[in-house]
Amino acid sequence: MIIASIASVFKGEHSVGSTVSVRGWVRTRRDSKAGISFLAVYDGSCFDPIQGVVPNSLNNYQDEVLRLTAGCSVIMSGEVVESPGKGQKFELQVTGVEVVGLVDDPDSYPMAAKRHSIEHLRELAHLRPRTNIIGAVMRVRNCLSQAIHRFYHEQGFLWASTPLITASDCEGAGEMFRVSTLDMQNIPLTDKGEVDYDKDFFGKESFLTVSGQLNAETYACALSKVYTFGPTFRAENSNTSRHLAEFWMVEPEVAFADLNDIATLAEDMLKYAFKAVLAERRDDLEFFAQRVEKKVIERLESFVESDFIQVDYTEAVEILKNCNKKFEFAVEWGIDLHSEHERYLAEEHFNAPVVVKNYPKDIKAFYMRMNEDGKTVAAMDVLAPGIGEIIGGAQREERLDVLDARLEEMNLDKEDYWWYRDLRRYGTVPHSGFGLGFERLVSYVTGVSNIRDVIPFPRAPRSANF
RNA sequence: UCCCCUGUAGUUCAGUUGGUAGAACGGCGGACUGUUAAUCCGUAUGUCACUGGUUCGAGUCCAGUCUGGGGAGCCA
Repeated sequence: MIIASIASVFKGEHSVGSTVSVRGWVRTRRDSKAGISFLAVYDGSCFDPIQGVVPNSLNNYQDEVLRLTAGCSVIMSGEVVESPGKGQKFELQVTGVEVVGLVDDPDSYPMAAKRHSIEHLRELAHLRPRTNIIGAVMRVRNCLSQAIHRFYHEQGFLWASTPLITASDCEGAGEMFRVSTLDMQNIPLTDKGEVDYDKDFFGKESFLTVSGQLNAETYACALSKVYTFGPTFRAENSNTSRHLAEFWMVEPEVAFADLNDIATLAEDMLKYAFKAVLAERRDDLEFFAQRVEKKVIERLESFVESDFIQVDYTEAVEILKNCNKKFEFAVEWGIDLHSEHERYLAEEHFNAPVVVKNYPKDIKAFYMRMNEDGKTVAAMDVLAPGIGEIIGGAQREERLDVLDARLEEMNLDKEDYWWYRDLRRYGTVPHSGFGLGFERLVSYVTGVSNIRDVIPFPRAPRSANF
């Protein structure tokens, strides 16, 4: 017996007349008094379930088939036939149904109902992958991550796995989670009465990483083009639909590249990934268009066909000042753009993703390259409609004297950055990179607006269930 | 962390000026049917988030706590 994924049956990989087994879970059962039951079975390989036509002549029809409800697991075997009914090209003329697992109490099976709020599903994170929407999200998420890896591979990048545990708290991108094996009931102290981290696992204070960037820079400054794709952790008390305490980030870092080069790289990467989803996950996108956000497909299609809109920060400030729209926070050159400003730019003024470049130095990190004007740094943010900042990047300061001046200006200790400074001492090169919030990307592509619904088990303040 | 909103059946929700709790879907039983989240008939279903208060009487009013959501800040 050939074990077939449902996707392979719908793709026509099994000729009509051949016999296959599909293994999965029941979505619905419809009984016909013509002496057959229709079983819709899904296995996650594609959006649509396969329809099995089960004759009542099966010897377990009465005792088992008629007891099947949503969520029961089955192995359904039969002949692949062209479906006489509407709604599917192929179906299975079933010759055997093996019931693997029944649902104990169908009345209380949480996934049995047709409509569920996305918030309710979030509380059932172990069962929600059985729903259409979460299944579709996960297939799109997978498609995006595979496409991103493929894109970088084709472009000659190396995937660098930067560490998740870091002992340098100089990353500066946010609050960090402490990593420790010390007994919290009995913390060892030094003579001065401070925590004695020498007794801790690493012999020093250590944390979960908030970014792989600094590590990635070291590899870019040797292997030219690298990227990271992994989890990252922020202990900020952020309670929004676009923040997680644990999220995935894609961070390319490119030697001999300037800000414009990585703006182009970001554009190429996003277009590549979107094209992959449009080509490979049409079924899921159509579901999102129907049920979640009408415009998801046309949004991706127009994104792929149009050029990125690029504006300088200074120009963006002018647009905001002259748009006659009242903002809660007044716009003035030098301020960091607030959500409402980013939203206006991406959703109203341009109604497209937009790259804002060259921000005032005072609102950006120490490592961003100082521009010739002495006032701005070569930083960029990519703002997406409905999401806000999806990418943040910069050309890195490769001149040691300028970097040191910046460290000093920001009261950072040069010693803490000794290895980072070494890159500028030994064969320094201009280099640039950016960070893409992967869940924000999935959210943008699917139209599922809360980031907690596009990662299997979301971690957020006061929320680490499952 | 701040502001606003919310919590009622398995689920999605309604519930009037305070007076013994409702619908739809799902479940179960039946009818009908190559059905398509089928349709039709019948049927069961509740610690009204929790704690306290006001009242003859609270799902409803008040206070506190917790939960979920939206927005803000921080950011990806």
